[in-house]
Amino acid sequence: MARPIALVDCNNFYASCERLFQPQLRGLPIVVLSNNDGCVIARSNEAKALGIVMGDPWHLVKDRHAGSGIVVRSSNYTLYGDLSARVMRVLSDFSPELEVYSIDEAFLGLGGFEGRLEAHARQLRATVLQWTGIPVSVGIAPTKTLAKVANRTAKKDPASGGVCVLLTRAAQDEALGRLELTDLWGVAGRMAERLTALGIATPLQLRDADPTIVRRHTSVVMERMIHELRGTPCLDLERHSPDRKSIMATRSFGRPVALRREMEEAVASHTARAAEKMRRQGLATASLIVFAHTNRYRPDQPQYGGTRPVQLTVATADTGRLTRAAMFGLDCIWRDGFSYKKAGVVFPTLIKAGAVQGSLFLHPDDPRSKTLMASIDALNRRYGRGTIAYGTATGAKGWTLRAEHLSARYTTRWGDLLAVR
DNA sequence: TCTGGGGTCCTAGGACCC
DNA sequence: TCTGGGGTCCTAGGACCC
Repeated sequence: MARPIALVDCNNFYASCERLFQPQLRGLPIVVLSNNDGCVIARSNEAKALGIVMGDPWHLVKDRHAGSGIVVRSSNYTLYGDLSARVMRVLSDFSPELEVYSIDEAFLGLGGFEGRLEAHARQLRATVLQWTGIPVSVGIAPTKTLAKVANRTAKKDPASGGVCVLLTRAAQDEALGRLELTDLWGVAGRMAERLTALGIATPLQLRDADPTIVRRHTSVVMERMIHELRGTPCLDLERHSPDRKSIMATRSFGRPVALRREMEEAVASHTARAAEKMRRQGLATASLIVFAHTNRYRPDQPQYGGTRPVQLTVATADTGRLTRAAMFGLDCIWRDGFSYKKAGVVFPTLIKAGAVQGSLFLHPDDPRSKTLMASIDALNRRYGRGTIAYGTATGAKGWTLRAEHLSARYTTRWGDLLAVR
């Protein structure tokens, strides 16, 4: 059996944070609003009981629930981020394997705790509450997807005391039997419709469906989901959060904008914010994208959406330098033009200085392959992971070596660029 | 009048390269 | 010797998550 995984989720996180420093809010319905106070993005249990839904426009909720004593807060992400970090620090005491999944959720690997999982989880829960004031729920299962199910059960079932363990098939059957497709992590309306059209209408039916057929009609994501529901892990814990692949700064205007000048100012200020975030994360980029669209809630009015990618030439030049420097570390010579790949034929020739990309084919049995792979590993250690990527091409008889250049969609570390200047 | 913001992954198709 | 076909990249769209 796979090692147990716990999903720890903070209950009504933003609302709990607001309540933390104002205990007089206990027992009252609280809602937290998005930027511009546009939408409801968090609710206390009391607010949920009033029927207020996630994403509800506040101006409608306000009218509908006038006089019901709802407490309203604008969101305060600095506060939430700080409290989140405290919760995660406490969690790290309960397992060496911690994946911070979102601001209010974390997966924990619990290998080695078999036999005392429930006690461990209850202690975790009590400790987080005592040290941070934030209530959490804990779901434990052999896979992430089932841990999500367990967590949901822990939240919904008052008798659980906030902890649910789903290690046996019987327990999993019972929990899954109470859910709908869209309760599963990774299934929303569209996918549920497609599955239903295939004759799969419940989580249990999905688990017991033929993965190959489901994949053919949907995608590899659902195939993985089936295995996860059966207790075979397809999604690993990611203990080190990888670099961001994109960074955004977007805002609704809250009212129609008609002046070009006003739009320009907004673009400039959003760009500056995105760049700040990027630098804070130690990243750089080769391109940026500006987009804008009209109010999609007014289909009666003419609609427009525009996107403009911008290539940054400075970063591109640095890319060339990075590639060149990396290439110089390889003991290879460029051979221009085209070569056939034939079984057993070795093309040990590669690289034109300054070229952004090239290919190399080596027969797997050729001892030079090993040397080459070792030198690539060394380069990647020196210049950063991903500087050069390689792998076995599908159906090919040799290795394919690809010099990683910065594609428009990816960012890279400043340090990598600086290292080769 | 007022309807969030920030992300990820997958697929398909076409252009392009050698 | 070798001009078909393996492979990559880009774009757009779709779907999902918190």
